[in-house]
Amino acid sequence: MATIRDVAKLADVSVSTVSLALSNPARVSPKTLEKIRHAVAAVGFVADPLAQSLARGRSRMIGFVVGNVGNPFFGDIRRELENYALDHNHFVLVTDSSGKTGREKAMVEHLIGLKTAGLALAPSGHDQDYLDFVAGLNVPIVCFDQKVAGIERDFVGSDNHLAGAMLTEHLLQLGHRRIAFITGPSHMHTATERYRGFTDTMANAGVEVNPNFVVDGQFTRTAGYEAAMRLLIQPERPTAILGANNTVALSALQAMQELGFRCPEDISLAMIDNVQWSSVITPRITMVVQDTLALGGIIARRLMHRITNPQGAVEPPQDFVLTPKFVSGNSCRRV
Amino acid sequence: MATIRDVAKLADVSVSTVSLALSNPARVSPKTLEKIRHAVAAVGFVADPLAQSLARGRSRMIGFVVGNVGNPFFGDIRRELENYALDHNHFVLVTDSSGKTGREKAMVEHLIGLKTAGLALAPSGHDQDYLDFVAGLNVPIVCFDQKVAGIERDFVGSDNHLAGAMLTEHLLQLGHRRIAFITGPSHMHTATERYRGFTDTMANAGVEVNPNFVVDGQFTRTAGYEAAMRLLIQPERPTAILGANNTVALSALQAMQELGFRCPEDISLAMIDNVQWSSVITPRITMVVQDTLALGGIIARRLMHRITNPQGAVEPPQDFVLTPKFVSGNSCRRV
DNA sequence: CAGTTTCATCGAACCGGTTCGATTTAATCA
DNA sequence: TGATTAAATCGAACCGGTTCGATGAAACTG
Repeated sequence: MATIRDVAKLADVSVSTVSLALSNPARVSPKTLEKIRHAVAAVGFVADPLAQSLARGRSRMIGFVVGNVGNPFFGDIRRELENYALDHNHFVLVTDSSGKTGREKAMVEHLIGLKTAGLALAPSGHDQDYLDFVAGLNVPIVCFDQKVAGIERDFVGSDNHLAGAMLTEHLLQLGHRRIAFITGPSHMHTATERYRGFTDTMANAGVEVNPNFVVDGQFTRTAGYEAAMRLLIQPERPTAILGANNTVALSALQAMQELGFRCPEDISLAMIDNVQWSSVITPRITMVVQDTLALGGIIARRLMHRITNPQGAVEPPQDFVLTPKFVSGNSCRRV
Repeated sequence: MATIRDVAKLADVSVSTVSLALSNPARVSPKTLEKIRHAVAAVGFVADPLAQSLARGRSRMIGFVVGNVGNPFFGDIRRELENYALDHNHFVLVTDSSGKTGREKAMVEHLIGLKTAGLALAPSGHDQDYLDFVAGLNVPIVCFDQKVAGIERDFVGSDNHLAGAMLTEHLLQLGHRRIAFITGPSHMHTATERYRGFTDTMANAGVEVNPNFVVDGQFTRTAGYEAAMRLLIQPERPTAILGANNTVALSALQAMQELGFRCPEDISLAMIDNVQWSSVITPRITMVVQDTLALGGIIARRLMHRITNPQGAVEPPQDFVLTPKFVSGNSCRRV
């Protein structure tokens, strides 16, 4: 590996001049610049990113921290961020916390140790400890997906209240009254907002929500499955089930299939968030999806803005909330 | 951030002694060690990984390079590797090349620049240029998924010939003779092996393969969809379709649904590799799946072995080929 | 007890860049 | 043309660790 000193020797200039020429060519005379360029090419010099980061106290890497990279929602966002970052000469490191706050902390700390230029973070925690932790991080951070009260950072996400409301409204329009809702964890903003969207819309329509029709699916497969089972074994069953996310909704579909209920003939189903291969799942589920590409684009732009602009770091945090989109399927029937 | 010099000052010893104490406590006298430990705790010292890597010429990071982190196949492997690495005090950096060889190269080069201790690589290329590139990388590497002729590295994967053969045999047993096969890219070892498994089994059974029944799906959604369409519009249609991977098979299912063919009543379908939520896809597809957890475990162990063992680096490359598993669904009917 | 080992510790060089004040060179002005 | 200013280049310190030969003290040998 050729070092900057090899280049300096060959070009017959000082090391500092080479460094200057590489980072700010305009401040070097044309003929020295030429010499240096030749030398760089001759020895095949490539700057060592580690040494650079150590000296600068900052690297060209961006940390992407989510709970599940396998989720297509995060996948789309990651791709957008990656493309944008690459165009701006930055490099994305992906980490997966498996939704565990402890692991997320460790990973973030490691990324900080690597002197990452910035972080795109889907927060997994919510308690005071976590808030302090995030507040103490001294790098540009754009949070997304989960709006956490108390985190003073840029946030990019969707209008989850609206998402819940849209599907509820749709089911009401189709004549459903006995609508069940499978919720997510109560400490998650997306979960509570979606649920509020449901209850508010029901209240507006003057339809009472049967407390037995609200079950907790934790946004996980196992809890979602059990929650759905609890719904389905009731003597008075709901005519429609609304899943607060893709996982619990599909778990419910599985439960329905196993118990022999047909969808939508026996029970209608709707969900928030898309899933891979939704087009070959029978029935095609009616859903509200987030504009992942737009979200990813905003996250990328906002983060790079903060990173590259000297004054970007001190701009007050800002929220970007996008409107989700209704995608009609054939999992909801008129009653 | 406290540095090692702060610790040295407080403990009233030299910097080199602190460094020694931290990396090899046994070589330091008990009482100095105690002093140093106190000082470390007092100033809250944590070694800067960047500085460490620079000085050592090697980091504690492992690069994980695949074409699509969202693919559950890679996801499972990543998780296994991550768990194992974490237990051994290493950290996994995940990168996604989107299947583009150029991007993969850039990412690998970046990881090498970061002085990663090792690489788990799902190769995306196959030409001489690529072979030279991989051969030139001077770090422990374990390749997986795609066996590339000419890469002299450890390889971990499944018996793809067998995978193709198992499903073909299954369809033959059910009485199918007009079996179609949707292939993957001809330069991919997995694709050709699976196809060979198909043709060999057909030949053994004395059943001729209709050339019109072999179409190229490129392992992608669009090509897979088109390929399936080509199969389905033929006057003499196949009675069963075998998809060389999950993507082309599900694309075929979609095509069938759109053209009004029922599966398995009209056409049977089988595929290689699992997909998320396969249990709620109707019909449940009969498939052959790879043991991703085992694959991940082997990759992790092999890589860490090469990394941590001084002589591990020179051990000759080895192939680990696992037997895939048959998972029965209800997408294949007897004819 | 002198002579040789062993052990603990230290100092300095090093990894490969960046940065900034100082110095030399070139350009501008009176 | 000499004085002033701007531009180009350089040297040395620095980022925060590691490594290795040198040094001095303690332990062992005969």
